[in-house]
Amino acid sequence: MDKFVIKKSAAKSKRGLKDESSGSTDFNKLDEEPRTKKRNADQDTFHLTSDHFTWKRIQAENLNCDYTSLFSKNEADDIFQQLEKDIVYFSGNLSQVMVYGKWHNVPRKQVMYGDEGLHYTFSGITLSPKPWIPVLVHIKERLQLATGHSFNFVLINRYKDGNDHIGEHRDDEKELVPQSPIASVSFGACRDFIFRHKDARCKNPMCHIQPVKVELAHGSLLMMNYPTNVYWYHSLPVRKKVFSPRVNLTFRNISLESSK
DNA sequence: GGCTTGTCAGATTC
DNA sequence: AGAATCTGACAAGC
Repeated sequence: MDKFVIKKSAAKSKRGLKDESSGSTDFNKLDEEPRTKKRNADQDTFHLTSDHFTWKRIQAENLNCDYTSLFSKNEADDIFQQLEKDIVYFSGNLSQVMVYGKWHNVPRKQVMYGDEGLHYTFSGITLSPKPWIPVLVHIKERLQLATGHSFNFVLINRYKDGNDHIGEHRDDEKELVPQSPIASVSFGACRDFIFRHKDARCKNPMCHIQPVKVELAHGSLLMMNYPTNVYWYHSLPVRKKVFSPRVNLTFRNISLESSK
């Protein structure tokens, strides 16, 4: 159970040195403030208020994100175990995607949960999300406490090790409520999360916009606020040195309009 | 029609 | 100098 934690800190210190010379902006270097308060997981939820959370703002040209530790290590450990036990991922047709005329198995596992009555389009078919289960409700409630936002839908991605990944994309589905924030909550292995500005793609000579790297730690929350997703792609690249799984939940708001 | 999402190949990094 | 990482090409379909 502690395996990924050890790997995480080892990888982090190594990367911290390497990043001194790399071109990308690494916001985690600014974020080595330890959580000093010793807290009991059971008492936590009771006495927590929104001002408990320490936020770090991540900003670049039209990129506007906020990062915080949403759960203590003990809480996150419990939640991760429950997610691994209770979440049932898509398989078969629903775990494939068509790209340039070819079918591929997606290099990760995914599934959607959400409010009853919602619909969304995925892989060309219209589906209803699975109904909420307790562990997801728990995360959702903590999110509401920390951010003041409520969400009606969550996309869950599971990366079994550093070979599982997701390519560059924007979360700009038509079904999303316009300008609503997306909350990305992570459990398990720490992975690099890379933002890249759309004008920094291809050999555009006027592209001096550096990619932005964030390490998404066990129990962390990354809020992606408008208009980040209009201008910035993001990806979770392969990391050969990661051998343990990561589960990521991106909470969103899907408009009922598109759900008729 | 502009944009996609995965893999692969070649370049680059360390 | 080999492995990991980065980056663009792909030219099909919505």
